[in-house]
This record gives sequence, structure tokens and C-alpha cells, in this order.
Amino acid sequence: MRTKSITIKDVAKKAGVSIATVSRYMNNPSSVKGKNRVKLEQIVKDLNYKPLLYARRLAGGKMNTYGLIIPGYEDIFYSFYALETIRGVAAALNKRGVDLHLHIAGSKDSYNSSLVEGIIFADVIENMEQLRRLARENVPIVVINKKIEDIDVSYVAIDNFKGGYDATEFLIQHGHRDIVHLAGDLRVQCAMERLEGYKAALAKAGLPYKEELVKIINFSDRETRIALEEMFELRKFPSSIFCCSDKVAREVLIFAEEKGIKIPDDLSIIGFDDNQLMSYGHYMLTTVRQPLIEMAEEGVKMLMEIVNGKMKKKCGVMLKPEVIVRDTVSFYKKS
Amino acid sequence: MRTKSITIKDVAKKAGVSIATVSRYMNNPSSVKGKNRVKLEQIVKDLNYKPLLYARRLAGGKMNTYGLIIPGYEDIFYSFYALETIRGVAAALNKRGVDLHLHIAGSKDSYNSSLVEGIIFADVIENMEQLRRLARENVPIVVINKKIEDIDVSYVAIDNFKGGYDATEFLIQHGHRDIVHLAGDLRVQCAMERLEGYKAALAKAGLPYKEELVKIINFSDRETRIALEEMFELRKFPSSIFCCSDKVAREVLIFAEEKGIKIPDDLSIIGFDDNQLMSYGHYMLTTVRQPLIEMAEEGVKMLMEIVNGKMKKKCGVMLKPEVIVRDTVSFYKKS
DNA sequence: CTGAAAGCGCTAACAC
DNA sequence: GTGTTAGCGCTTTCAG
Repeated sequence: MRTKSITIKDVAKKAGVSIATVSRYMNNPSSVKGKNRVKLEQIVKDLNYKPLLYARRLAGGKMNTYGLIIPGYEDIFYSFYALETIRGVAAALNKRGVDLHLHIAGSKDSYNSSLVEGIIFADVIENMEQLRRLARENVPIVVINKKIEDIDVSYVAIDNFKGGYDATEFLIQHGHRDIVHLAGDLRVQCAMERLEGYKAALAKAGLPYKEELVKIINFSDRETRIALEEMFELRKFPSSIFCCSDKVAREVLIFAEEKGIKIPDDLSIIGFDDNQLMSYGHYMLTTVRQPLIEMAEEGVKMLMEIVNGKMKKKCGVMLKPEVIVRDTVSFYKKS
Repeated sequence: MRTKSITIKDVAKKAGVSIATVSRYMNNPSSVKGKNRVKLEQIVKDLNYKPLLYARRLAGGKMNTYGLIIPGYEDIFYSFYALETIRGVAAALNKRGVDLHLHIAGSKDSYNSSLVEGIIFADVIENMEQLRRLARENVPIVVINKKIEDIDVSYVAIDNFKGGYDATEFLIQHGHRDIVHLAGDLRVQCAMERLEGYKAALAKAGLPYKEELVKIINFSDRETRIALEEMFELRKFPSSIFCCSDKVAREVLIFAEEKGIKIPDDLSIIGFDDNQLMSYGHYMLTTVRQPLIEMAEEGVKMLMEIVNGKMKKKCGVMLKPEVIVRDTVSFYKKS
């Protein structure tokens, strides 16, 4: 059984002062004077007294904990994006001495916000209603990795449209006209925006948009392979592929190796993420880097300002992705 | 300003019952009968009433949150081990509908356990005193990745001695007699045990232990490189290397590539971790897999039993690592 | 500067 | 089965 922890009363009794004085001392030592302070200093250390945060909170104090809510899609703990986000947020909070309360959103919106002072929403997919509810409850909130238009909530997102645009344009500049896009789940904002960027870059270059060149593979290795097999069987392999993630690009590389397709001579590939998983291998993958860590840092910074009342109105920040040129894209050669 | 949230009183008033009835309903709906229950069902949903967890806790209830404490060494968020642990614990808790309170231990033991019902300590390095303190406070605790002898606390660890032994023995079985060990920080239990396993395997095979073959490189790429350069300059390169982590092995592979050392013909390498970072590349790394995810799962399971009072006495579980045979170890060839 | 006292929202006896 | 009530440990007026 958990021993009764020492309380403010114990400290007060031992010091011969009232609990109010102890409370004041804990929250602002310099408000207690003379030998009372000296005594309290000593006793608090001796007893290793730590106020119960929930009691303090009930009486109106702080908990020093922020929440991070991530949508609970399948294999989330194997997703580069999710892990990188957790890492980024944890690091940003850690730097500020704040603890992290992690919640994976499920189907039933059970989240109880009473344990945190503010919440970072990492992406919002099926849990939009949850976001609405929490926003209604006036919990300080910052959404990261998604632009929020219709709710009065601050966000910091990445310009995925530009990412898709730049990746596609990069291929076009290398002479490719035959560009397949392996796209993610289009219900996910970033996947949709990357696709839009792809379309826009084609249009800009005066290239026709062909629906059959876009394969929705939902970020999945298995579906990627199916799509590749199909194109291969039908002898409809393109000269270049823009992949919605590096993990997908990896699957393409593996497939190419199996089939004896030369990279980048026979096929150019550009990924998305700059996942370190791909930074060492047969090929150095050309890709688009998203500043996920910076996004988390920025989000935490904003949230802290909101919690501390230093930011009153909604604010939206857009971060730019960047093409990382490595070895898997070459100039188009007519074969 | 955060709107006052709706409380048990609001619900009670609206339903025309006492707050005690509401409380009972929230904790055990079937204890409230007839139309009171029907009314409460409706009203709780309408108002979206959620009890404040800290108030509930203060009155003796549950928070449904477990803590995870990780020592705050440098670059922790880039460590395979730490990330894998966070992932494993988060997944195990998530499966059980419990939230995670993550704390990175700093130099000053500021952790306030009042927000959690139990704690997973992932490893214990410089925060041993913190563990002692929390154990003294009788918070339910399970330590993972470290054997705890002197405190009355349950643990689940990995048999790193066996891991080091098996890795070394594997090299010996392939005819190597000249085996360098790149060791981690020896203050970390797992690093020390792997080294002991290395020594034991040598002894078992009747090979002499030579101190100059062990390089303490502290899991660091930079120090690994320094050690390699030195061996290379002095023309003291061995026929095989046992690395304390896959990341270190990766650095060795990169170095070998630069110097034109053929893997595995000129040099055999075995790593430790089975880090997916290494599962795709020029070489398929032979390594020792640690069951980190299983360890986290087991730890959470044990903790939950302790919290629920189903386990009263200390218990220790050892998990076995396993050699994963791939392509970077070959039979020794006299050159 | 310090103490007394009134809650914060909830649970858990204890009555009825 | 349901209501009444006494706290849980802390902060915060309000006096002194």
C-alpha cells in the first residue's frame, strides 16, 4: 500500500507555522521572511516535501504538464512522422522543464484534459470532433502539421503543397515528362496537398495531368508493391517516381533492385521526409525534407505563450520543406 | 481564460439528484437505478461531463496514467534504445487504455509522482537516488533494462551478458581469434555486461583476454572513428569486431568502405540492437537482437499488476537476446 | 508578514 | 437505492 505522503500540514507543524505560510514559501520563497524561511528551507529539504500536484491544481495551481494527442492510426509506432513528432515535442518540452502527457486518440474521444495545462494536437484526422470539443472547453491548444481554418485555434504546419510542387518540378527540370506519383491516404491533409502540388507543377510546365499516373498507396509498403507490380507487368513503367514518403521510396528501390532496374539511369526516384532510415544504403535517396523537429519546437513555443497568456489571438505559421539533392534522380535519357 | 468546466454539481442539479448519486453513476452506472440512471445517461452525454481527474484523485480515485522516466543523457532523442523504449511502453499502455506521462530525468530529481499511479523506470544511470526515493515513497515501480539487486523493486531486463557472450562466441566459431570489442560507456550496466560476456566467451574458448583489444567508445560515432583510425594507422586492425551497438557497427562499415576494407572477407562485424536503420544497405548486418518491445510490454504488464494489487512481492524477469545471422561475418581466412 | 478559514470537485462512509 | 456530510491537500482571500 502506498504510504501516505507528507503533506503541507506535516511541514507546517514541524516548522511551527501555518500551512498558509508553507504554501507561500513553496510558491515564492522570498515572500516568507527571517528565520521562518530558513526553517522551511531546511525542513522541506529534510522531508523531501513535494506538493501533490493534483491537490494544488484543484486549488488553482499549475501542473507543469502539456498533453500531446496523436491520432491512433495503424502502426503509428512504426511511422517516421509520428515518432519524429513525439521526439520533437518531448525534446522541446524537456528543454523547458515541462513534462509530457501522451495520448493516442482512439475511436471514442475519452481524453480528459484535466491533467494538462495545454495540448499539442499532432495532426488531426478522425479526431476532428475531439479537437472541436477541447477548443470549446477553452483548453489552450496548438495544432501541428495541419492548417486549421474553421476553428479558432493556432497551428504550425508544413507547406506540403510546395513540397509536392518542388519535388515534381525537380523531376521536370531533369527532363522527366513521365512522372508517377505514389500518393498517401488522401484523407490525410499532407497527402492531398502533395498531390495538389504535383498537379500544379505539371500544369506550370504545360504537361497534362494523367489520372492513371497517380496511385493511391496509403503510405503502405504492401500497396506500393502491388502498384509497382501492376505497372511493371503492363510495361507501363515511368521514367521517374515521386513518392509520398521515404519509406515508400525504399520499397521502390527494393523492387527496382529485384527487377534489375538501374537507379537512377532507368528510373529516377524522389522521396519525402528525409528519413534517416534511408541515409545509408545502396543509394542516397533524393528527397524532400520536412522540418518536423522545428515544427514541434515552434508549436511548443506557441503553446507556452498561450498558456502564459502572452498570446491572445489565433496565429498560423507555415514552415517550408526543402529538396535534398542526392543520388537517385538523373537527367532523363531516352532509352 | 479557461471557462469553468462543468462539475458534478451541475449534473446533479440538472438531474435532480445528489452529487453522490452522480459520483456513483460515473464510477459504476449499474449502481444507480430506474429513471435516475436514464436521466443521468442523457445529461452526462449532453453536458459532455468528464470528472476532473485531479479532484477525483484527491478524493481517492484513479488517474489512469503511468509515468515513464528515462535518464536524460545527451542525444537521448537520437538513441535507438530510448526511442524504441518509448515506443514500446507507449504501445503497451495504449493497448490498455492508459495514458503516458513521460519524464526525462535531469540532474535535480524534480519528479513529482503525484500525477501517476505507477512508474516505469527505463534504465537507471545517474538517477539511482531518484529511484530509491520513489521506491521509499511506495509508488508502484517497475524497472526495465536493468537488474535491480539492492532495492525491493521489480524489474525486467535483458541478459546482456549472454548477448555479449553469444556474439563473441559466434565470431570464435567462425575461426576468429583476433576480436576487437568496441564497448559502450561502462557505467551503463548493459555495456559492462556485454563486455563481461565478451571476456567469458574468450575464456571459454581458451583465448587470452587482451586489454588493448577493448576500446571504450561510449556508443559514440566520433569516438568510434577515433579508435578505428588509431588501429588502422598502427596496422593493428583485427579480423573481427564486436560492436556494442548497430549504430557503432554502421560507423565501422562506413570506415571500412572508405579504406577499401572488404566486408566480410577482410573484416567480420557483428553489432547489437537489430536496429532497422541497418536492415537495408550495402550490407545486411549480422547482429544481436534485444527484445526491447517485449521488455516494455512485460514491464507494463507487471506494473499494472502491482498497481492493481495483484502482485505483492518483488519479481525479476530476464529476457534473452538472439544472434541474427546476416552477411557481415565470414569464416576467418588467413591473408 | 502571517494566520484563520473558505472553498476547489470529488469520493466514501454513514444514515435513512 | 439515495442523500448528507466530512474530508482529500492546497491556494487564496481577508484580517490582524
